[in-house]
Amino acid sequence: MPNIKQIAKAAGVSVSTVSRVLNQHPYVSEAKRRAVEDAIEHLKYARNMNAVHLIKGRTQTVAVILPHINHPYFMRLMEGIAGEALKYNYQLMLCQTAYNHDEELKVLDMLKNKQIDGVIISSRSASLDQIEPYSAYGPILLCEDVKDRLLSSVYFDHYLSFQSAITFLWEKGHRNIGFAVNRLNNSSGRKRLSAYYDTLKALGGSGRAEWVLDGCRDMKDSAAIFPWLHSLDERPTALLITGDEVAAGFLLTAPEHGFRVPEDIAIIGFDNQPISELLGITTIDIQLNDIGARAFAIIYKQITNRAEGPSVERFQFKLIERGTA
Amino acid sequence: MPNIKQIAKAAGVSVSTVSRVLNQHPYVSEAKRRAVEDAIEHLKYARNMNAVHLIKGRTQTVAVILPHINHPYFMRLMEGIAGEALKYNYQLMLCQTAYNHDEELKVLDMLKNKQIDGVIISSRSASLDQIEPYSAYGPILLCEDVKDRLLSSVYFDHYLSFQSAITFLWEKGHRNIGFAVNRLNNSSGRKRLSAYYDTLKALGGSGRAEWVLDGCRDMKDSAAIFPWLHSLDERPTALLITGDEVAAGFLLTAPEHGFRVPEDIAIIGFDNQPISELLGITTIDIQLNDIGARAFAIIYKQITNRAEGPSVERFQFKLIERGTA
DNA sequence: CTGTTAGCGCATTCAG
DNA sequence: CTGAATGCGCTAACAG
Repeated sequence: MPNIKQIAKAAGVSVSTVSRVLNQHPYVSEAKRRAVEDAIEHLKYARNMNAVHLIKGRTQTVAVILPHINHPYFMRLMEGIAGEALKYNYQLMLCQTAYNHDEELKVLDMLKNKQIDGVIISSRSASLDQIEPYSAYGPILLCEDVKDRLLSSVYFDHYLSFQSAITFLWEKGHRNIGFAVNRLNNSSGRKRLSAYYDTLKALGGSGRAEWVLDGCRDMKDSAAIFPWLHSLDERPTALLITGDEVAAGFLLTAPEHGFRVPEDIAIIGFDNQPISELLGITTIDIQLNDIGARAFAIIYKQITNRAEGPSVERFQFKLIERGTA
Repeated sequence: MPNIKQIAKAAGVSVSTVSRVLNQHPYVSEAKRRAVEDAIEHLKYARNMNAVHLIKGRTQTVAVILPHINHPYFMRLMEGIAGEALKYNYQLMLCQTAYNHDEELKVLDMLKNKQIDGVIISSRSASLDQIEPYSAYGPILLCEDVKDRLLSSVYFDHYLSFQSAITFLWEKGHRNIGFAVNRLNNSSGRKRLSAYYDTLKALGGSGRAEWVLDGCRDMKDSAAIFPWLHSLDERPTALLITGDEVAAGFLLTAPEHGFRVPEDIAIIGFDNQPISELLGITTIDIQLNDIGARAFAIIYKQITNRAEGPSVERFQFKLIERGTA
């Protein structure tokens, strides 16, 4: 593995000239440029990027924190991020944290340690107070509403989307409304819960703790909904189900559990994944790809322009009425 | 941002002592260790990992090349890889290449440039002859059968799995068998095609070019199958569909196109994704998570033990009979 | 147990 | 246009 010095010697020039051609600087005579390029070719030279990173203080890499890889929600987001990163020739570090608090902080430590230039947090378990100090080391962006912090944010409003879905059901005549959620104990989960109670109250109805089911993440988790429904004295007539996969699982297995959708129970999914279109599930469209793309674009801007402060962007959602509610 | 030198000064020791406590070396007096730790804490020192990477020639990072992020096949694989990487405290670079040849080579260049310690290629467009030379710079593993090369490999045999699925259908009485595939023009696609013709011939039947449909990647692509079927003079009575999502899409929309499954047309999916269980799709189980985990484990072994040569592992598959064939 | 020293490979002033 | 010299921050002999 030759280094820049040996190339310089082979080409009969100085290391700075080699560095100049490596970095496409102007002001290098055509003759020397040729000599250097030949030497590089013959000696099979490859630049050691770690030295470049050390000297530049940048790595052209952004880390993405996400709890689970194998979940359509996060993958659509990731795809949006990756598409944008490609434009700027940035690399992505994929950090699966399973909502493990320590793993999240490890990633932030990589920022501190200059291994990465920025961090995108799709969902988290650590507190904002723990995260915010790391912004001293590089830009951090969260996919949730973050107010008055040194953190950027691209999100759509879970509160409003829940409000809108509940209102929709209410207007359809439903009074007993419940919901099944991936995770209650995080930023979006808590927002959804308040929206649930607030909205129903405002409409003159009320939410009930026993009509809230936690822990529905993927298609298979939908199986848990049925025993839960059967265990209730009074059942909801409509269900919000965060995640179209869960909603799809519910819809597909409902008949064998004695439920007709929407006659016995109406459902609204979330994310407008392909399967919801296929099955005709009423859902809420959030532009996940776009959110991901903006997330990266913002982080990138902050990286390249250090004066740039954190910025916050909210995305719109849209209820798509199909057949299940 | 203090560096190791300033910590040394603040603690009243030499840089090597600081380095020793940083790297948990033995042979440091308790008193000095304390002093160093205090200085680190007070000055908020963080090690610059780029310097460490430069000097060690390693980055504790492996890149994964995959064509599409948002696809369950690759995500299950990725999840397996990530789970194993976590054990060894390795980071993963996610490189979405969309089967773009140049993007693939860019990742291999990162290996050459010492940005990463190894590469896992889940699927590719570049030729093995292009890839193999890069093995001089670090271990490379492909998720396909690679013979007699300086490349590692963890795979399951697409040829055999196709053979087995076709034989299964044949024994069920099917004589007109077709298949719909994600991508014909890559390693697995070509293997499947030969298996298709070979197996049917061996059984005394024959395959037909017009019974092969390319470009079915996700659930929505299943829509293309119906017009294709309708366009055929003589139709297959059974279909292999690589990818359970596509099979699911087909199954769910078949009624509205006038097909009953399996009466009018039998189908076999691939990958044993959750949705195939839910819908009762006959499928081929390949242990994607395990393949991913082994892929990383092998790469890791090669990284840490440079004497270790490339190794090849084949995984078993299993046909799971459910209701669609 | 500890400090001195010599690089790791490269980019970049600063003179020429 | 070009080269010499300096340093990015750290690790690892080596000598005590």
